[in-house]
Amino acid sequence: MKSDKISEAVVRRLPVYLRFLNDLQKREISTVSSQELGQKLDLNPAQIRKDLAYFGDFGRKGIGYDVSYLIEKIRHILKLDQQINVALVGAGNLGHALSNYNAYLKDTMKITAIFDAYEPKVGQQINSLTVQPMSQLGDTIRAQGIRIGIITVPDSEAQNVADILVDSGIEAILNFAPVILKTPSNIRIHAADFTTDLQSLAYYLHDGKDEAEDEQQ
Amino acid sequence: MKSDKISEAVVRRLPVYLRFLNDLQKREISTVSSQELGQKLDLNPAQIRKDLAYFGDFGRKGIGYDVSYLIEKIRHILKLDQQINVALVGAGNLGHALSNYNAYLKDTMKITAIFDAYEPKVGQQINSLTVQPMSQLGDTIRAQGIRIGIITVPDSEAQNVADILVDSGIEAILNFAPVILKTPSNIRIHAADFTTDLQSLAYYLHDGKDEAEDEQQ
DNA sequence: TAGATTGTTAATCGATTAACAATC
DNA sequence: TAGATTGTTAATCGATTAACAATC
Repeated sequence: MKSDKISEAVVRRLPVYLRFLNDLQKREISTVSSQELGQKLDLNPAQIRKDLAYFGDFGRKGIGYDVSYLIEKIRHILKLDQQINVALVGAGNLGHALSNYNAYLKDTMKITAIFDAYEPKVGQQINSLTVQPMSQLGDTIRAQGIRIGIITVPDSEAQNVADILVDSGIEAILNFAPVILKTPSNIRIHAADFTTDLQSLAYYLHDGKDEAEDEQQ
Repeated sequence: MKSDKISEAVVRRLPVYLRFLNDLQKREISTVSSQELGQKLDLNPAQIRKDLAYFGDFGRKGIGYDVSYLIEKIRHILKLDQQINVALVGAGNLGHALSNYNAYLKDTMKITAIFDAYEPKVGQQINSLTVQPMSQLGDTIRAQGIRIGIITVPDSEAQNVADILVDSGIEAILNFAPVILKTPSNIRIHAADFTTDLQSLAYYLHDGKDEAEDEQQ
């Protein structure tokens, strides 16, 4: 296939494929079919083939997909074959936790700067990074070529921080604050809001006997 | 309208509505139209009206929606009008961060127990909760009527923890580990995987000049 | 009454799944 | 060759949006 505009649903599945392929590689499995992938990832095999076919002919009929080759291709599609620097704004507990994932993200993505507005936090060491004052944000982003920002500040500051990130030339934002950020349309925003997740989970709790039952299938 | 099976997309928007309505209430705004909601939340007004109409006739023609009334209704739909106890498994940095949200979740949802498999962690105090050993999990879940589990353990333990949670009678899981959990179909699972989020964000970074451009619109 | 806004039906759009020829 | 599995087209399914009568 190749080309066409790719839907967000497709893009969001690519990292899931990648994760599992990495796993297969670690286990020294060199080939995998869409069928096997589908089974392990709870997805329809046709969907997986279609997703991959948007980007090229990566498989071999009768055989399946070569694990190493597919990893390489997906990494390229996701731009994970180059280093992407990430800035973390908000050195609270959550920011702290996320900065630990540096090891996991490996070479490809990396939090390379941490900022906080709160005076006493500035200068603290978090996993070998020094917390910088907000006034440094623009300079550091430009100096380090940082392209993605993670927002872990309190709700009330999130929009303000987003504005500053955008002004500093950031291209995408991962927002942990439970607010809808307003930014120019060329800035990509993903909401990573754990309270929304939890609250929608509650909907699916089994009802007590006193409730109309909505959820048989 | 009322009834029909409600899609997950709808359910996931309800907490977003709720959050904004709470905001309006704080600002003492008593009425809101689907138009205003749509504008602030970046959603189509017709979609908002349709979402709400699945659950009842909450608005008034020519007027809009009464903020307090709609809050009450959505809280009921999401079962946030009763206390829901939550267990957190994994007292690492991320678990630590999440436990702070107790204040935010208020009365309705509450992390009431924290567990960790690592001996030295057991007994530690985290925000007035004592970290319990995994062996206590079943007993505590049953004793406290805990219905939702949050998994913040390392990848390799996540499935094991999920199994234990399911055995202990949990109904829903919020999973922060980047793995696909296998559970019975009556258990609701939401993936809250920050690495997947970040990696899919990278796709949307603007290409360098050396790349075929996929992303004009 | 005139203006605003809902609830709902119909139209559109997009995403998932089935099916199958091509081919390893 | 027979069996397996891709890439892709067509069919299905579902979600979003437009439009409008009802009505505050």
